Amino acid sequence: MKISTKGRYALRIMIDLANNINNGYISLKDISARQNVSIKYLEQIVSLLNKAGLLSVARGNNGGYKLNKKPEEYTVGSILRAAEGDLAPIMCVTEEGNCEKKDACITYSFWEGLDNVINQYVDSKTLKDLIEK
Amino acid sequence: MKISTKGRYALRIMIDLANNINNGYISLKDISARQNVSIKYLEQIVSLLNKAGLLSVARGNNGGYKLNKKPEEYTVGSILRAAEGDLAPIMCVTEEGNCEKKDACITYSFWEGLDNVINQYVDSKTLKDLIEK
DNA sequence: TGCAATTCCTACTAAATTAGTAGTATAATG
DNA sequence: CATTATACTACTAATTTAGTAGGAATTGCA
Repeated sequence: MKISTKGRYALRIMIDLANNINNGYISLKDISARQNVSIKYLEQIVSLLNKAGLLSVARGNNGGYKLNKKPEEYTVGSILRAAEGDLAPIMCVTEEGNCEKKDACITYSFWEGLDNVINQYVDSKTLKDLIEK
Repeated sequence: MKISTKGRYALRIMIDLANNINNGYISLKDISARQNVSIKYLEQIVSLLNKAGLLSVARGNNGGYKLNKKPEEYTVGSILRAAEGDLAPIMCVTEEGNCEKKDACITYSFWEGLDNVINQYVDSKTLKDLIEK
């Protein structure tokens, strides 16, 4: 039950942007150098964050990305869910996988409870909490 | 970040055994019929539960498995960890993966906290809680 | 004794997922 | 109009998942 590199790198990207919040648009080239992840892979992950509306983008020369909100306004959960799709520990508690037998299922509420504690925890922490460490 | 079939089936096996706690040793053939999972796959999963000391076994004719404790003495966490290895959301918070850079790592305590809430939740529920539903 | 039912153990495999790489198109700047 | 970026899509190698398969060891019972 592991978070993938997409989620972990997404968090590092957001931390990197938060640490450079006063430096305008930050290119993936810079992030790649600092975080030791290829530009090409970062592109894919940033694309997920961008589609989730977490970033501002400038294309072309001197372009890059920056946060469009204050670090304290991003929950870690919103970042991880943007990168990972969802954080559900089991398919049947997700919207797509919504199991029609859930009322009869003896384990459903257990899994639902696990899903809740996971999401409550990740949503209780913000990007600001991380960069202040 | 999903629990695999091993963890899910392990839980169903334990529930099945709890529901048949007064019926002596239960064969995988019976569990297979009730749970719709092949005997061969059940063998592998039960083997993990057995090696973790969660079961009593009788080999040979009329053999099978039974719980060696009361349902309320099994936490769901102990069952899932036996089947899944661990429930850590990220390698670096496990014993094997123990990261030497964790003191310097800006995200370490976040992941550690997530690991804690997951394990605290699954250990707060017992097999009895599930079969009483 | 010997057969049937059962667990035990190991090897193998197909499908899915993860963790990337690669190429090309599009956009902005100076 | 060259350079430096992002945007998008396709591809691929490695790993993990979800099983199947075969045979050995153990036990109960006719």
